[in-house]
Amino acid sequence: MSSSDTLKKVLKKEGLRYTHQRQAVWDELSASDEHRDAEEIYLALHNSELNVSRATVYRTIDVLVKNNLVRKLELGDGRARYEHKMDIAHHDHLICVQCGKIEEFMDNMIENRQEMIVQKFGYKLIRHIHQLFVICDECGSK
Amino acid sequence: MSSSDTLKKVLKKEGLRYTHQRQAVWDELSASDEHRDAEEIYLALHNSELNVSRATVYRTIDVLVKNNLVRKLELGDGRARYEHKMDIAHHDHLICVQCGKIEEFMDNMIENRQEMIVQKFGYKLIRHIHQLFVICDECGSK
DNA sequence: TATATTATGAGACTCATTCTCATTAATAAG
DNA sequence: CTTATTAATGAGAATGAGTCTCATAATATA
Repeated sequence: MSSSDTLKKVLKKEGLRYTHQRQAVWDELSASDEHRDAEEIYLALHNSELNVSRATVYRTIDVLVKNNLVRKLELGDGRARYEHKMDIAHHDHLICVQCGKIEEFMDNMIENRQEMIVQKFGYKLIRHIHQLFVICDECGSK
Repeated sequence: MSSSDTLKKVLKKEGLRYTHQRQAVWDELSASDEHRDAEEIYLALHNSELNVSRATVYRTIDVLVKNNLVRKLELGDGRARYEHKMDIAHHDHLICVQCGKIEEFMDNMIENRQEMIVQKFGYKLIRHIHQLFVICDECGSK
């Protein structure tokens, strides 16, 4: 399925129109595996020929996050980062507290324990945040 | 050790002065096991006889967090919550996405796996955030 | 193509948090 | 104990990510 088909399907489901701006935001997000903030997306589009406003960047990202095309990361520094979820398996993150580098990890045992813990409370797990703040090899060796 | 001794020790270590305002903020935080935001701390002090400014509340909390007397929780809603760590064992949190209730959990297997994951990367674990967003029993039964 | 409706952009606004700086309080020196 | 030195405080301004408003532009429908 092409990038525009994916987006069109989501917009249709939400009863929203297909626009150049929405496609541009989705293209920009799906083109990179970086963990970027809204301003970076805005500037990337701004520096190309397109002119998409900050408001539209935020509004579009909200739709994409809601529909599981994009994941929002809150690292506690006041700027949310975004990563696309096209063909990407679930994972959580390691973040270097010195250089900011972000790596990904996935551990089935942890995933299972989470479910067990929630069940023991009689609750229902909706989503989770699991972030390991580290000093990475490069920063540690300095 | 009394509440003021604990604080005095930390302030001394940091080369900071012992003041009424700093004691009041620490008293307020250490008196409750709730997960409160800075504004709640500010108002609690304001409603008693004391007059501690918002700036001082924030500044004092920073010192307490840095020195491990208080833990800062970022739940992704733009307001940090704080909990004191006096005689409190390590734990992580379950947060109900509907009513906002916060519960605590601790799982040694998860703690160990975290260390293993970080080691495999050759990194050093500094701290972690592990939050399970749930629908709690009360909200689920409605 | 005309009409109805939604989306966009520019900038105003919000709100938690941080900063500024004149004033006040705590410690050090005498 | 008093003064001098230095840090802490309070009031409110500033910041910055994100949201909202509303006139205009673009899309979908007839």
